[in-house]
Amino acid sequence: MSITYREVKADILRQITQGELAPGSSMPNEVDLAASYGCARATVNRAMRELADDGIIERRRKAGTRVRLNPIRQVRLNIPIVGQEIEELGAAYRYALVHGQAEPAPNWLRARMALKRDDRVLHLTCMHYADGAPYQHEDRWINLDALPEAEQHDFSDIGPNEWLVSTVPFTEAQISFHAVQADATIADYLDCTEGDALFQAERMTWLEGQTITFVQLTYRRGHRLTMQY
Amino acid sequence: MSITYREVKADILRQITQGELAPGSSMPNEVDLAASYGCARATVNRAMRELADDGIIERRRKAGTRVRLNPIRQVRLNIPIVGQEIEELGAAYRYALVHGQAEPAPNWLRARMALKRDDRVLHLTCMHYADGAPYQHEDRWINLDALPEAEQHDFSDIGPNEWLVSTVPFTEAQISFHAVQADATIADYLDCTEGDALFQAERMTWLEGQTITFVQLTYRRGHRLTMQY
DNA sequence: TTACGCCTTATGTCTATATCTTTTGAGAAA
DNA sequence: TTTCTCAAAAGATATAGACATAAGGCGTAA
Repeated sequence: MSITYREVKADILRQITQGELAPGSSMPNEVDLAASYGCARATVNRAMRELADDGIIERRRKAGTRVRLNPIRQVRLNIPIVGQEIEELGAAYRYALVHGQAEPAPNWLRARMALKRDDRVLHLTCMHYADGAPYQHEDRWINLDALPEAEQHDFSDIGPNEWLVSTVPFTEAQISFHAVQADATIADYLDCTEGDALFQAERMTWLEGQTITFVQLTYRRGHRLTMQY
Repeated sequence: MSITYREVKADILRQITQGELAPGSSMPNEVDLAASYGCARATVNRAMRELADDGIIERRRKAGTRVRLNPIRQVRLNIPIVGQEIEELGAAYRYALVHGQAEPAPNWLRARMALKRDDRVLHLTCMHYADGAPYQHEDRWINLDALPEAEQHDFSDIGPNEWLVSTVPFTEAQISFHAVQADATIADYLDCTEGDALFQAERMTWLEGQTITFVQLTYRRGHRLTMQY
């Protein structure tokens, strides 16, 4: 077999990391590289395309390909379902519905979810436990105008997140991470002290332009979101 | 021109999101799809490969391709240099070196960075300002065994991060995000109240197995890390 | 019944060639 | 000098055909 695109990619990457190809310098074109590797241009193309995708090199038609001055550092973050997250830690997962009620959307939420004047929402409060200890507190609002069937659904056994991903699997979302101080309620749920710094994720989800759900996920004290790159 | 791989990809994605292809169901093979789209197999292959990469479908040789039961939700997070991050906010960036000193590595750091018994580190404390207001506090340790030239370098004008990405551009790293309570020192630097919940990133960087640097980046009160997917 | 091994099949990848698209840079025009 | 236009260059993508590889499944042997 001839040389593979992986080998080409690895070789180019080696040249870059070992300094044979300096950051900012431009590279030979695909035709020449294909000739020097003794392979087809498509093979070189795939290698280069992936390197560009990885943020290592920059490609522009006619201008050619050059090694990025500052390689883009990027990580892929998998957004897990909390149950899977806990089970991957090797802990037993338990879910509890604390509170669930359909209600008119409060003003702050109406603005945030871009709801109409008299839209109703289903407000759910849930807890997720790892080996019996509080792991995550979930405060969720579901737009009943977009998902009226949510009102009939019983969330005592399966969490709203799991129900949502199976009901409306292909949505757009925005997620944001930040730090909050535990108030008395949260401190009680998460078994920590009022004022403790907690890691919180907020997620807003849309389907075809319509807001489906907004959720605040507050993690137990000391939680870390870790990634390799 | 014939149909593009983007069109094929878009069409398959449409079929999935609109429920024509149910989650968990298996799809026709590449040859059949190519025939039905009236294009080459390579075109279908690229569309399917990207969908698999996006976590929408699952592919296995011989077994074929099926729509994932639970599509993997993933985001790409670009790790920015703080200066760029601030300038992208449209604010003026200012950097200040607070403190810099070479010293023997303290025990906790030795363990964390996997340093040898008598390795020395350069401990740098810096501040990053956006439009004059504190934005980020940086507490950094550089392994002088791995990067002795750091000791001679003057960090009063350019931050250690910028120096590092230009000196050792291609490294491996682990990054983790969490929440911390501001202690008196940090509160003073970041102009907030002691006990405030702050968003903190920790990053450890390696080059060929050797630990290069460890950094704690503490953001001003209210900082959010936001992503779309 | 169970375990091993081969055959078939679907995806993975390479080749060679062709056309399309974007963008640069040169030359013409103002 | 500046602006506009256009051709060439390089990457982006399509095609047809071939072979490689992994793995499901069936048949055979223990």
